Amino acid sequence: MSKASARSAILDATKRLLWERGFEATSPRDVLDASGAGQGSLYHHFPGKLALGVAALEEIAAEEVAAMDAIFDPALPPLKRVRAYLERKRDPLKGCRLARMANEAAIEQPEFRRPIAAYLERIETHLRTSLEEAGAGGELKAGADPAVLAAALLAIVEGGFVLARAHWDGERMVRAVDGGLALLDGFTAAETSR
Amino acid sequence: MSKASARSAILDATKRLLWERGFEATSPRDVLDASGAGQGSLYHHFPGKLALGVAALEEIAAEEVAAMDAIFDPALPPLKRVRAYLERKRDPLKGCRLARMANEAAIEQPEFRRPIAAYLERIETHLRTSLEEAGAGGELKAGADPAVLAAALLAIVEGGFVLARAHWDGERMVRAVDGGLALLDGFTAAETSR
DNA sequence: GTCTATAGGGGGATAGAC
DNA sequence: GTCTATCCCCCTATAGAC
Repeated sequence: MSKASARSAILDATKRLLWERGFEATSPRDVLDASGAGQGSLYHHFPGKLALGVAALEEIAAEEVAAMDAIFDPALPPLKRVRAYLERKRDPLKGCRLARMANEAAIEQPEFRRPIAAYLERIETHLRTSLEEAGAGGELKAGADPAVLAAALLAIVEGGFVLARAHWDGERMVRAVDGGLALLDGFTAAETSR
Repeated sequence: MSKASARSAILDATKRLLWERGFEATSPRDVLDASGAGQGSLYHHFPGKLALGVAALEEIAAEEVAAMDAIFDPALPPLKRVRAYLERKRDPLKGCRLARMANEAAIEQPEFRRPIAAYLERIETHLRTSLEEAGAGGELKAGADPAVLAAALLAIVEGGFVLARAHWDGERMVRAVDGGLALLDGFTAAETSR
């Protein structure tokens, strides 16, 4: 790993600090201290703090999108995929690696929010298409709108992180997600999965 | 209003800036510039930035709790109260005045999160008791758990703010809340409100 | 209770040697 | 491509006159 070089050390440190502290609270100095790189290396590879943050977010998004693609395994029955997403193991107090940044001032910069939005969009699409597939298979009740249910389930998870952090109690997220599972059950036609 | 004095000018400016930018992004200097007060006034009335933020959050929480208490008017049928909460007019891109702070480092301080948690708890309690009342009146389907549904509905609203800001598109929140309304309909026994 | 002046430290960024 | 040294500005807080 000697040729991992300063660039990747800087990116790795940034990815870690973004999750722990967010963007504004992470200074270039913090990144350098955490990575062991020198002052000039950062500004050689990135034009500034914003670009560094964007590059780190893009790597984080790539990792998390891959994890989501694995969870929404097309080999599984569609409603099992949705349940797998809701029941995924999470650390509520750490917040969502990407959506955690939604309230930073930098979110107004399109390049900053692009990887975050892409990640959320991917989940919502997986949820919607899974629900559509379930509906086509007669597993959903009539009147269930996959697009609207997908948006609500995603909001429950992201809102669950917020509630957990606001109360500093991971159980708050668990309860919200349980509500999401109940929501799913409520729209599931009698027979199927579970 | 001449005796409104520096203290309330400082608090008002802080309340405004907390909503616009959050806590870390708001400096004591910003507050002084926005309020017209002098440097010393801030530190005469508050021991430091954290205490100022807490005092401002307590006022914001008091205002928002009052607004919630008005929405959950006991004179209304219980399910109408829940719908009124979900359908409340909001500015999705501005975020929740209180829960917006959930990802700031200061949230780890108990006094900082107390007003935020109290506000969220109040909403959740209103939702739960309204749903319990609806259940007692036979308006909810069997198996609907008011506590879990309340947590999910609150998470949908708070998560909706996050989705809207991440996409910089208020429609994202509208869709999530529509899912909340569908969730409610799904657990409503055939005849009732709407 | 309010003000102006100021301090010490860290923020983001640049210069330029190696 | 990497490093050390340095810059200017703003951050939070204190001093002390009025």
